[in-house]
Amino acid sequence: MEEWAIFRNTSEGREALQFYLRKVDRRGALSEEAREAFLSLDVKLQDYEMYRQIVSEGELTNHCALIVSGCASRFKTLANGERQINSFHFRGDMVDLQSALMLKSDHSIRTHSPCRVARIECRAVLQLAQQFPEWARVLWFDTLVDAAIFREWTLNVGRRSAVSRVAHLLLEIAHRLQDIGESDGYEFQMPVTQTDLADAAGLSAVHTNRSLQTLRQRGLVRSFGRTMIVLDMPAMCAEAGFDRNYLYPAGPRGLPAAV
Amino acid sequence: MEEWAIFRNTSEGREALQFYLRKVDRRGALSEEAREAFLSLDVKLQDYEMYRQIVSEGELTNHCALIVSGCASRFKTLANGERQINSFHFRGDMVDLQSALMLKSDHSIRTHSPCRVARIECRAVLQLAQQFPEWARVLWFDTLVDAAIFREWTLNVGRRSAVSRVAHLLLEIAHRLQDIGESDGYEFQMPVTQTDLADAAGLSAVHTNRSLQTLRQRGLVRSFGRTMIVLDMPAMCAEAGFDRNYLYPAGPRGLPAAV
DNA sequence: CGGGTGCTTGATCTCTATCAACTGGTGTGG
DNA sequence: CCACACCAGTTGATAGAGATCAAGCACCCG
Repeated sequence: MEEWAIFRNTSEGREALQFYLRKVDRRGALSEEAREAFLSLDVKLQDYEMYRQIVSEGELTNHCALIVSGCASRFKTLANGERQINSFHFRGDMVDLQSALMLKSDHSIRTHSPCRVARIECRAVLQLAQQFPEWARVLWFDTLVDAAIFREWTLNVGRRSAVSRVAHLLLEIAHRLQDIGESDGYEFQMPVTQTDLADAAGLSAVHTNRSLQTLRQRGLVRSFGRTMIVLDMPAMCAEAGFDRNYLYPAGPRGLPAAV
Repeated sequence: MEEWAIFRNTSEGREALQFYLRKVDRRGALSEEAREAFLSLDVKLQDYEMYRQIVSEGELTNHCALIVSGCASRFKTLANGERQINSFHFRGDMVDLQSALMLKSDHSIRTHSPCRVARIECRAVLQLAQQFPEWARVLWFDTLVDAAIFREWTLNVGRRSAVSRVAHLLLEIAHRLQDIGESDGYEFQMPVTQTDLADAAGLSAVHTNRSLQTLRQRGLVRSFGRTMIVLDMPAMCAEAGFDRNYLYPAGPRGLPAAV
């Protein structure tokens, strides 16, 4: 069993919630009242080792999970054990927001590093949405952003070549890490192994490795150990067909007169 | 230009909205007041011919689109014109719900048959969510169901064999058509061409055709013209790795005491 | 009747998977 | 401190899945 502790309105709990608040606040400012209501939610902080499942497919859920540190992924598996990763998640991501409304999870969530997770009761999230239409809008919008990412990933695995897929994933990771201040957009520490990258790209691990080599040989990236550096950003974006808009859609739309 | 007409609270407009109301009402009953508020929304009915774009990628949106009749798909395209379909939509689907909050569309929507579409102003949808927390929950949940379908599709194109992919798509279509009373779950009229099916499966049209032939030869399906019949449902589900739960997730969770 | 579209088939080629082995780093226990 | 196991990354050889190219057929519709 993992270690965990409950923080009721403590500074550590608030700090965890701040990561999410900061992210959604960038999309459109929340009222002071709404911010405070969110920050006073009760959270349960929980630490996971590397490669532990936070949520398992088919599981009944009571809590939403917010990543405080580390990297996690959402994935589904085939009967034969093959795995498809649907998204990567980092600090500030509400990785299991859907549990607020869905009784059962249709997919699993697993850590790719030691992770600290803040769990919030579904009921508390629902009450927040009930009390504050602006929170309802923010949470719904967050789900829409997730959906946009899933669509882009389907395009990635369905229609792009192996090299393009890998390039696309690298660029998404670069942006996501830049968002949380862990990259300048060019250089970053790979948060996952090549095997995991393969499960995200819908490729075999061997071919993912060779696709990475192609990117290196063509001078688009450089890497040593876990360090990855994008050397030629325009060429990478061209190769990947990458357009960052899907990560940062404009919105949420506000009500013109009312709010 | 397409023909269209505005219906303010008329019987024809209400009838169009009923299709969506019926669908979401099955997931959890709405209050009479909430139902009525929805049904009195202003809608603009619009008729499209086959293969017309309802929404184009990058477009600024003002309206949500609800399918009243026909079949449409959401898709994204690569620079070289290759297309990946993300989902199919039928009567009663709010195909462009995301426009309520997102200012721009990240993907396109296209008809696969003559379609009647009901357009609702974004502002009206947002007001509904603002006024009725139960509507906010219903719309958010609908988005979550969409997201679950996208995840399943990513798994489909990323990790399944060609035959399995095609089988999976056929089964999803069978279920969706059964939902709206246009199939008994076994026999249905194919709503899209094999070329479109290929774009949904992440395959070439030729290989999609051969995959269908494999399903026929193995006695899993029979088809003539547009008619498709699932002959061996257990074998089809096994081949596709199909589990209908992703289409019908349990929820939305209600508030225990409050509502 | 002609042209378009969707479905089908055959031949060939390319891309990606699979299998197997080897390297180097890391951690562990004797 | 060394032997060992383990894992991520890498390489080579081979097999197989699916793409591509090209052509023909059937059907519908003007």
